[in-house]
Amino acid sequence: MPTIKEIAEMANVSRSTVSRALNNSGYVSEDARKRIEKVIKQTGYVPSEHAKALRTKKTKVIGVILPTIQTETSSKVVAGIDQVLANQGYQILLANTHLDREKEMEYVDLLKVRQVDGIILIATNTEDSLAKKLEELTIPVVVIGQEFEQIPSIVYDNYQAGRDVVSYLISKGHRQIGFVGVDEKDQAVGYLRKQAYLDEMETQQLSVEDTWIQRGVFDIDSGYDAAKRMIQHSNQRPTAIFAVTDRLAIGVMSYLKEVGLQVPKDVAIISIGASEISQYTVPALTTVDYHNEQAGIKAAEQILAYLDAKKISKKITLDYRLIIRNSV
Amino acid sequence: MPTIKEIAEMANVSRSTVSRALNNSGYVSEDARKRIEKVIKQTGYVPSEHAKALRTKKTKVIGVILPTIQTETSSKVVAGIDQVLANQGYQILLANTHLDREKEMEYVDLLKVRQVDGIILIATNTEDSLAKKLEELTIPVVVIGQEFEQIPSIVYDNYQAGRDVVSYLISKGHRQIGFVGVDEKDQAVGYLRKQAYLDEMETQQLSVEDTWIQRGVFDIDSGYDAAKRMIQHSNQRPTAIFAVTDRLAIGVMSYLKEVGLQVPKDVAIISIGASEISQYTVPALTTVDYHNEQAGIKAAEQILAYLDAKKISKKITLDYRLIIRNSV
DNA sequence: CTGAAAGCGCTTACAG
DNA sequence: CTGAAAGCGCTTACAG
Repeated sequence: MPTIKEIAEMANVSRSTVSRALNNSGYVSEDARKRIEKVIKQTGYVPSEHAKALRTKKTKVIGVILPTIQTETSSKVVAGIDQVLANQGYQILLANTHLDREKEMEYVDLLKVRQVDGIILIATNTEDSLAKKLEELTIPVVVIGQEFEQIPSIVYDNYQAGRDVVSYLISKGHRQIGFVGVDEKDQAVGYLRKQAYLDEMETQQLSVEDTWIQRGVFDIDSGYDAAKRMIQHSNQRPTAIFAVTDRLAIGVMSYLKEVGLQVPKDVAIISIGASEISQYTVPALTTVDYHNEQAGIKAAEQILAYLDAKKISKKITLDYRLIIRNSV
Repeated sequence: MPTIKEIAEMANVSRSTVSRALNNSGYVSEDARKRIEKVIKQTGYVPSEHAKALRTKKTKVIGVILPTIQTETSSKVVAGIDQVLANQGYQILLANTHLDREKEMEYVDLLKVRQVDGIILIATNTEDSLAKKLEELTIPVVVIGQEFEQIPSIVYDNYQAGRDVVSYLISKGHRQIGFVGVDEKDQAVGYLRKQAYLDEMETQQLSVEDTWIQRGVFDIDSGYDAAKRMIQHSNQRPTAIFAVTDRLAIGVMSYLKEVGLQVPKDVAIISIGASEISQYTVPALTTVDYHNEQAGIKAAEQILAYLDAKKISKKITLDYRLIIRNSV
C-alpha cells in the first residue's frame, strides 16, 4: 500500500495538496485534482486510519460492550447499532464480557486506549464504580438496558411492562400468580420486573405465597428448576406464572409438561422477550416484544448526534408490545 | 490522558527509556523503572494504540466479516473467535454484510485500511473475484464455512453430513425423500448438501420426483412455502424431507401441521444446524450439530498461529454429530 | 544503562 | 491555489 508521500510524488504535487484533495478541504485546482485522482485510482491508495487517528483524534470506531453475543437480544441490538453506524462509515469494535462484571470495567479502559469515538454499553448492573468510570469518560457513552443517573441511556420500560403482564393475567381470571425472576442486582430485569409483579398483586389485593416467588438465571434449565420448586412446595398451586424471560418461561413449560400440567389450561404462562423461539413453542408463548433493534438504533443515533455536537437526550424509554398467543 | 512525553518528564527520564520500560525491551535501571512505574500508576497512563500501530504496524485487532449477526450460527462462531482472541489481548472489529456480496469485498478493503492484523471471513460464496482479493491480501486470512483453493479455511463436512442424513432416513425405511435446499451459489449449504442428497438417493437406487426438490432462502417462511409446493404438486407424497437448515425444517413442519400431516408419522423431517430452538419444537427436531464455536475457535487459533510465524493448515474439516430426536 | 534523533503516515495552520 | 514545516504519540537503531 503506497503512502501519501508516494501519491504526491506520482501526481507531482505536495502531500498537503493530496490531503486537501482527499478531504475536500481547502482549494485544489482542477488540474491537480485530476492528476491526484488518477494516481489514486491506479494505485488503489487508501489513507491509513491510524495516521489519521493520530492527527485528528477521530477513529470512526465505536466500542460496543455486551454481556454475551449469544442471545437474540444482544445480536438484535448489535444489528441495530451496526445498521446506523455502517451507514455513516463507522465500525464496531466488539467487547464481550461473558457476563463478567469486572470485565465491563476493564473493557471501558481498553476501548479508551483504542481511542474509540464513543462507547455503547449493554449493561447488566448499575454499580457505582461503573457509573463513576462512565461519568469520567471524555468520549460519549450510551448505556442500553439499565438506568444511570448521569449517563444517557436507552431503557425498556421494565416496570410498566411487568405490571401490564400481571394485569393481563388477572384480567384473564387468574388470582394465584407465581413469579420466576433473576438476581435483583440486575436492576432492570431482576429488580424492576419483580417490583412490578409485587405492586400489581398488591394493588389488586391479591396475596402471594412465598414459594410462588422463585429465582433462576438466564437459561432454560433454571426455569425448569424454579417451576419445580414452586409446584412442589406451594400449598396452593399458582394458576399462572410470570417468568421474566422467554428462556425461563420455556423451562417452566417443560417442567409443567413433565408433571402432566397443561398450559394454559392448568397453568398459564407469560414472559418478556419475544424471542424467535417463543412463537414455535407449544403452545406459542404470550410474551412482550421489546424492540431490541430499536434500542441499538437509538443508541447509535445518540452517539452520532453527540459526535455531531448536537444535544443528546439523557434518557430514552422504549416502547413495548404485548404479543398475545396461546400460553395464557 | 497524558502522553509518553509527559510521563518521561515526570519521571525524569527520556521518552526512549519510558518506552523501553513499557515494552520490557532493552535495559532500564531498577531506579528508573521504579520512578516510571510510579508515575504511570499515578496518572493512569496507557500508551496510544494508534501511535503504536503507526510505528509497529501491529494493531492487535482482527477483522471479522460475517453475513449477519442475527443467527445462532454466526453468534456462536463469533463467541468462539472472541474467546481465543480476547485471551491474547486481541479485539474484534466487526463487519456485517447483511448477506450483501458486494459488501463482502468492500469490507475486506475497509479492514485492510484499518490495518487489522488479520481477517476472519464467514463466507457465503466462493466467487473468483473474492478469492483473488483474499489471495492478494498481505495479512493472514481464514475463511469459515466455504472452501477456497489457496486460502486457509475451516469447513464443515457438508457433503458427508448430507449423505449421512439421507442415509439415516433410508435406514428408517423411507424411500420417497424430499429435499428443501437453498441457492447453489452457496457452495457449502446450497450445492454440497444437495449433491449429497442426490448421490445418496442414486447410490441407494431410489428415484426422485422433480417436485420433491424445492428451494428456499434462510428463513422459516420459505421453508413453509417450499413444503407447500412439494406437497401440492407431487404425484407421490414424500414420506420424509431433508431440509438443509433448521429454520427451513421448522417452516416445513408448520406447513405439514397446517394441512393435518403428522410428523414423523406421515412425514419425517431431518435437518442440519442444531439450533437451540430445534430441541423445543414439537416434535423435537432430528438434526446435525456442526460445533460452530469450534469453527470460531479454530479460525482464531489459525490466525494467531500465522501471526506467530507458525505454519498454518490449509484446510481444517470440522466434525459433526447427528442428534437423534423425534422428528424421524 | 540512557538519550537524541529519525521516522511511521497523516493533517493543518501559515506564508506565499 | 500550493508547498514547507510542524506535530500527533509512539518505537528503534545508534552513539555514547
